[in-house]
Amino acid sequence: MGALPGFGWRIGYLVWFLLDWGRLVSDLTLEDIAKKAGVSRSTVSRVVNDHPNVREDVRERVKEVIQSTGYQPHAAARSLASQHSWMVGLVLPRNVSSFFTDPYFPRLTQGIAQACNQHNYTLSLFLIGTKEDEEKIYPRVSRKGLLDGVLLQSDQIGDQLADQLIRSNIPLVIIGRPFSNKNVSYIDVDNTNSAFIAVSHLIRLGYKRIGTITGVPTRTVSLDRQEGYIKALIERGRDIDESLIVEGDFTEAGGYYAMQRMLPHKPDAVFAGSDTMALGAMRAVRETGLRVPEDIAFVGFDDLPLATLPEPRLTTMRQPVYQFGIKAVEILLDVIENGITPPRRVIMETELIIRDSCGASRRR
Amino acid sequence: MGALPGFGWRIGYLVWFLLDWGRLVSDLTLEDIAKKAGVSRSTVSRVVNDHPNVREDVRERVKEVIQSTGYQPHAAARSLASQHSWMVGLVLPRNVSSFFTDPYFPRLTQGIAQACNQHNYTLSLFLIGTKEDEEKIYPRVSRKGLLDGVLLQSDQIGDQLADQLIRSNIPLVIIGRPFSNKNVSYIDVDNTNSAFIAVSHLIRLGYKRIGTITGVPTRTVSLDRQEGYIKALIERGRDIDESLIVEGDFTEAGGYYAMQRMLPHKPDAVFAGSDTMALGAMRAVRETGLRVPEDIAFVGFDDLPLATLPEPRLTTMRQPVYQFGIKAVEILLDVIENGITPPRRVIMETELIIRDSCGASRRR
DNA sequence: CCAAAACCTGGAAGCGCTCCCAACCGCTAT
DNA sequence: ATAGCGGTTGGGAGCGCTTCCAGGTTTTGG
Repeated sequence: MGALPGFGWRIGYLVWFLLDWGRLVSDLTLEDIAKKAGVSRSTVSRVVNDHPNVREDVRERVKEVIQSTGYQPHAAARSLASQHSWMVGLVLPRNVSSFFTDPYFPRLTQGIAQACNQHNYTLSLFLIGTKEDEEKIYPRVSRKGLLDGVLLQSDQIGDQLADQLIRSNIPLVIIGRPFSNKNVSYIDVDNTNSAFIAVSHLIRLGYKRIGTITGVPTRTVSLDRQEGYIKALIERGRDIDESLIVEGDFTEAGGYYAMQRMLPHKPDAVFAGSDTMALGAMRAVRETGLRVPEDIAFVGFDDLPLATLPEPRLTTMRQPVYQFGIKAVEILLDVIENGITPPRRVIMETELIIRDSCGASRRR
Repeated sequence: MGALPGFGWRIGYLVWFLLDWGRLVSDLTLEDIAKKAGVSRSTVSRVVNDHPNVREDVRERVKEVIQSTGYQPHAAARSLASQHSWMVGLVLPRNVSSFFTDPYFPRLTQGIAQACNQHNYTLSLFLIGTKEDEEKIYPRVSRKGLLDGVLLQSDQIGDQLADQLIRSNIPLVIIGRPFSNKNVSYIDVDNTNSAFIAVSHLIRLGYKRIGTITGVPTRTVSLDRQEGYIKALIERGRDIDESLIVEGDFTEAGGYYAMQRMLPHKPDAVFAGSDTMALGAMRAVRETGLRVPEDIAFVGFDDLPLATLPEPRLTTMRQPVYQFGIKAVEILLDVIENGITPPRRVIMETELIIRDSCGASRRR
């Protein structure tokens, strides 16, 4: 360039020309629209943002220009000037390896995405895959000027990210019951009580040796459901047989192996901490030649679509997962738009769906 | 305010003070860092962006200040100035109602998210839920200054969004084979050939009446796999029996009902267009008292984790779904960073995984 | 030892928008 | 006629960053 200043200048001019041409074709700015409509930048901005105090005919005229040019405000510029990005983040933790195994997360994500669409927010997805991701996640999520708020699936014990986000003061809603009962908004079902109901149902049907397959012990959801199981037994004066409490990991395979471990202890009914595990467990039962529910009855948790498919159809606690997502977004947006309020706790309703696997129809 | 100008002024002052205090605590700007480090804004910017041409001791000093203050550049400001957002969008279409039924999409999403993490891009997720979403999606995705590029799952026939995005000139990679063979980059497996191989495998095992359960006919993936099925039969001089070609919809239930329709026509083997459908179909077979693979053999497509679980374990075409996601991101970033190049087509390898459901071990 | 080249640094002009403020308009009420 | 009042409008100062450019400093080679 230095050697050919004239040439460099020409190149520069050409580039300018191309850029400018590009701008005219598709990258119009507020200023351009203003010029075309014969008003000022401010007025166009008011029209775009539906402010009152614009004369009706002016508003029409500007809207027409916007229509005909296909003008769209520049997202980054708007974010910078307004300090508001209209984006929320969804963070799903690492040990949700079940992300693609258990339909729970896709379903949740769908609800969240749906609500974001409705409210015209953009959803960013942060899936933590590796250990390194986990270390870099906080700066990424909390980066200034990126997100207006974050949804965090977190019922892990000792979740550092949750702590960091709480301290960072970014609007936050946690999905699931956080382990240390901090000053956060969260949304969950009453897992303990739901499990209580499920197990009580089995007791009422007359089963004597009721086992449970729990989730990973590092999540409150597992703990809570196990607690509900124990409470239900104790309330009816039953003893707790530790050999009937086995650990799964919320996967089909986990349920399968857990059941294999439980079988020698002769359960006559099982409360599984998730439908996916129930399915695995029933497979294990079937393989030994025993029948569900005649020999071993089952109650699951979630009410996934696939719970209704196999024979016998699964009796299960229905969680409104999709509504979960919707509601979580609504709470978050409320916090974003109306400022920090006392933390909300929303507990959503569950419902026992009685089908075949619990043997209810057979026993009465 | 007008009535109490003095008060208004004081409020203003207070607000200024609070804002400024907030800034000092957590919302530092480049300028602040520059001041603290005794250099100019430009120099700090260079350090942050790893530009060369900064003296080593200066770089160190600035980095220290950044470390100790926890400074983070403002995402929106950076995007505005650099015309680069470091965000990519993933758009999943509406008729992927199977999003939460078929683990394919979660798995794909995971791969994509993983790659985004690796390259320090932020992923935005656009799930199209309703008809209205579909209408509003294009402006949302193409909004200026929001995304650097988009990944679109699109093998739907007549996908308008694909057309619009192609015309918009935003860097784009399509996941799946687009129906009208446009000038786009896309990534897919060779569905036709893969199906050909799967069906040839059944033929080789000696089955005479081989049926197929197809996906929805509005997606190229269904068409391609069906075509492979037909080609394989024709190549071996078999007749095509239309009653053995039934339509599913990529869901378990769809496979189940499809199989019920096919059963009266006495197939002795079935190639299912997806593992999920194969599972449903095998359930239908089991219910009639027939056995897999003794009475009817099965080959699926996808190699989902759950394909290995039930007895008999499913013989299937393995697709590298996760790698799909990774690769798609890599192509997209290449387009983003190196400008428009001739469209890339990447066809990924599949692999026939022989297990029990095809009866291979039994027949030889 | 000096000129040229290479390297470093700060200033300033944006990126495209929001929003405050002052000015202006056409009325009504005095 | 004129002050006063909403409603409406344009100008301008940012938002926090990147990047070009010019000037200053150091290094290099003859």
